[in-house]
Amino acid sequence: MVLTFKSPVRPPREVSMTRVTLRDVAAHAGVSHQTVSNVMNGHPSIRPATRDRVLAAIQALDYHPNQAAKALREARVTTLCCAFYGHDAENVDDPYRNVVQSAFIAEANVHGYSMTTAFVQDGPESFDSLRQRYRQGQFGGVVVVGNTLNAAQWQALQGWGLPAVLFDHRLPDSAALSVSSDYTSGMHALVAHHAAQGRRHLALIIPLQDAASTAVDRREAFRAAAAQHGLQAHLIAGDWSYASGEAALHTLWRGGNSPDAVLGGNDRMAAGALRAALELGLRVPGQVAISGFDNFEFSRYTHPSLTTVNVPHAEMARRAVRALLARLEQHQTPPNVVLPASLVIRESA
Amino acid sequence: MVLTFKSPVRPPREVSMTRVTLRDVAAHAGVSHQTVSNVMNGHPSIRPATRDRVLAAIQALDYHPNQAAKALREARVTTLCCAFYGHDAENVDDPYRNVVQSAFIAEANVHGYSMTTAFVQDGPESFDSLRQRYRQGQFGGVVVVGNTLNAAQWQALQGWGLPAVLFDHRLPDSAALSVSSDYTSGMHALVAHHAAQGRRHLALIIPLQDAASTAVDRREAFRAAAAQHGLQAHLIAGDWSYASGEAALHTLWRGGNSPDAVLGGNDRMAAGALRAALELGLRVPGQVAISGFDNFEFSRYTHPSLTTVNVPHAEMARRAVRALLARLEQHQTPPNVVLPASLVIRESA
DNA sequence: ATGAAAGCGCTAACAA
DNA sequence: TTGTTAGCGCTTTCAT
Repeated sequence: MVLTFKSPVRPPREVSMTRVTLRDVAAHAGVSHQTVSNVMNGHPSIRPATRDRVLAAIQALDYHPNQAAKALREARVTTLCCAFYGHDAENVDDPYRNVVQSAFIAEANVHGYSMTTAFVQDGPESFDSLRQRYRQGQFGGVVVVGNTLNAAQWQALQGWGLPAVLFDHRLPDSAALSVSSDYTSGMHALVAHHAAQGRRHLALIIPLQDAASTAVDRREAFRAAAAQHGLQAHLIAGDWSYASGEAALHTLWRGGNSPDAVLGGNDRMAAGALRAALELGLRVPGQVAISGFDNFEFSRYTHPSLTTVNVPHAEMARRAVRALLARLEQHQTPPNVVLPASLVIRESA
Repeated sequence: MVLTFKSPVRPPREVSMTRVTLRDVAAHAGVSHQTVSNVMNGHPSIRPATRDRVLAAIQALDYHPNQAAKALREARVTTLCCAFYGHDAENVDDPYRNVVQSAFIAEANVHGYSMTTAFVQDGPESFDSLRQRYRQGQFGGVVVVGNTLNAAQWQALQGWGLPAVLFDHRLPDSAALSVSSDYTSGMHALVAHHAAQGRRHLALIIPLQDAASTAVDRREAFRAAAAQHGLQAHLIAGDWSYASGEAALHTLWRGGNSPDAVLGGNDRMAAGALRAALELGLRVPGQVAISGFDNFEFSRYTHPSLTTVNVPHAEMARRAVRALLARLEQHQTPPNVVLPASLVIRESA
């Protein structure tokens, strides 16, 4: 275990700010500081006259209660954390992270909390820095994003006493409080749509080894749904990137026996496959249908626009924050949340 | 990577965390609590033996200094704020906000600060809530995003004593410390490229009334550059949205005298225009060139991919944070930053 | 080199 | 109903 005794960066210097305190207000209103505190916190049993005098003083002095003092005294923080596990902070373009992070922040703000962000790299040292920040009182609970988190790591979080919610990921036996989306149903609806359009041979571009539930669910549902509809099903490797989608389509067409529908495991790979197909002169969806998965904004901008499966990322994020707050504020364990993932039919399939 | 997670030094217990304080460590090490404080802060003049004993106690008790107490005592705060002025918190898909916000957060974290986010609506009430949060000690400085901020509002921020940096926006006479990008040069390069490709009649889709420097710079540079190259130049209204780009192209082609190059004022409008052009059966770039502005990730995903102007949003964001920290920590006023915006030639123009 | 005292701004508990 | 006292955990100042 590595403890940081000295901050690696230079500590901020003092910022000059005229601080108006409870006592200043009290003096101005001719009451004790406790009375001011009571007024601030809406305590009962304050004479209206006193109350008015205090409020006037607060106005006059432009008083604002110091949050650090409050936090220290009440031993609680109004900050949450979203921890991106295994994500790269530098990869600023990733729409998944951006959408989800923005929604976390907005929802936390709605409830009067602020949201800080941590990027946790693969490795115990980085994982431990999350614990340090928690123990230092930098946040009171965490939403963990990162579908490679395993049961042992979840247990570690629990061991720290850190209230946590797992986002877009499930653990076996519902070991963790989680908010996820029903990729299985989404994939079934998508395959059914391809079948209804007369497609007979489907290929899914997706990481083949990835053990994350986001990948596993899609792979297994794809196979099951294809079997159910009596369709030929084919998996081909991709790594979630645009380029891997392009490459996969070229690979598919290099060998004979090309599919008549290509399913991108996410929108980016679908966009790559779409581009590759158009480059080959294929008519989409005439000769080959192409579909995505995620429904990020850009899936409307391709030509043809992408048929895809909507994953309600923002709503999931909001639910995750609410679940965390339920644990934190009401000390209750809310049920796991699974939101539907629904088919969005556009032009490409 | 398989990791073993050490169980916490103290066994898992109730969610209520008993805090280990300086005094606990002091007692364990048989010294006074200030000695522990001195060790923590790397003070000189500590006997190695004492120091080791203290470190051992810190390890043994898993001590982490309380940030709230530190902040209270030192009257400083290690949180910054990025304030999105006139942005909608609900609009979670906006790549501009997402990219910029992510970069702010990442850069702040690099320097040991956390970053909170505020959405400031148009109106004095919302603007004042920013001041409240500052006065409550929720953050020590702000990066203001929102190119409708005027000089009076900037002056208000200054009046509060709130250290601020203006992002992607300039005020007349360099009234504000700002970080922006050279849209003028970017637009000149783009127009020169269109001219070099033999285009003679250019149309720019852009808000016609918008007084923000982001819009004004692009409009004026477009006119100047087109004149310089002896090109026919034409402005047509758009509101930065995908749909408005589509509509603008249809409008252009409904009247006769269609341009041979359409410049989207941003990538989204360009994508909309591109789609509309393809719908009309136009060959791009054969019959009409289409270009964007921003170089967001999806501009690589269209077919043909978008020629555009790269705006270094993430780098701008990093610079803004660093400029703010220079003000905060070194009490110096760094110079305004203007980063280059460079042409990215792809397939569409 | 180390310890004691004071107090940052706030709230909880009790006293008046 | 209001005021007084006592800290929350930390750092600064000053004494030892």
